[in-house]
Amino acid sequence: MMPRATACPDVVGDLQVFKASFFKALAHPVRIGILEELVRREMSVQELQSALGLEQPLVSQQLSVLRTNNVIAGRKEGVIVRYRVRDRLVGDLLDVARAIFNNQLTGTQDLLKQLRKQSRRPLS
Amino acid sequence: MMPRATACPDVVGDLQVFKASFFKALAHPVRIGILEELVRREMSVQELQSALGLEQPLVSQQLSVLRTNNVIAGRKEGVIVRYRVRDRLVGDLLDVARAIFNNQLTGTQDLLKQLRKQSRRPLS
DNA sequence: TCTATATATTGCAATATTCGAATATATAAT
DNA sequence: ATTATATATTCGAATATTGCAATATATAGA
Repeated sequence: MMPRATACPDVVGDLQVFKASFFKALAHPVRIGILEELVRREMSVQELQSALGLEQPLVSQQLSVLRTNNVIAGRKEGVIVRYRVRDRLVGDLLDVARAIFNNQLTGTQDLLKQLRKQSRRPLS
Repeated sequence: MMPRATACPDVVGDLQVFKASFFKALAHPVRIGILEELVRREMSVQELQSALGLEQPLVSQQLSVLRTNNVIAGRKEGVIVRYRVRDRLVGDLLDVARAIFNNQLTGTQDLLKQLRKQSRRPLS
């Protein structure tokens, strides 16, 4: 049976459930990493693997979560699958999120430095 | 012991973990509902309760998650606690998300109608 | 066909989240 | 001190997610 996005009180609307599952799709460190790459350019699984330094099954697994939630789409080119973000607005979403983190992280200097190092979508 | 935001491969950076836990904080239907209210105006727990039609402990519980993740803050006024969104950008984030949902939902007419009905931040 | 390469899926134990019920705390009024 | 009201926390069973290992599939070339 189709796994429900979230078990939750039925007093809460379908729309909220839908929105929540979208955010849930982003709510994983590896998936964030993947998206930050894909927002810049289309990439194959291999490229993601080496860009992130992760094992292939882990990457495929998390790609599958993003695919299921319609955040990304993949097109097959022979034996290679190239993934891309489905909606350019996802880039904007990550930008706004980054701005929020920036305000929020005052204090933890390490993370702040890392955050600032991230170029603000130079390509695209 | 401080609960870790996410159990995850240590090959993934602290910053990604941090970002993921922010999105995780939004990744719940009730919490989305709460935020959509708070983005418009500061509200007490009671007001949220009746606006959303939820039990008090559930609301307090989810408020606590949002508080812990620094998404909202509450100030005490006597016996009443009024909550507000910590960063105005959260409103922008929800707006971008709404735009993405809007693009994504072509097909499921019911949800689409509901989504469009939501006024685009009339106050604030 | 056999092999190599790229990607996807499955199984499962460990861990985390959820939500409702019960209970706790804090403030104000009588 | 008692009561009432507003909010917060704790407990626990049901459920969901995670991550690793193993395995599966699909395509291309020899």
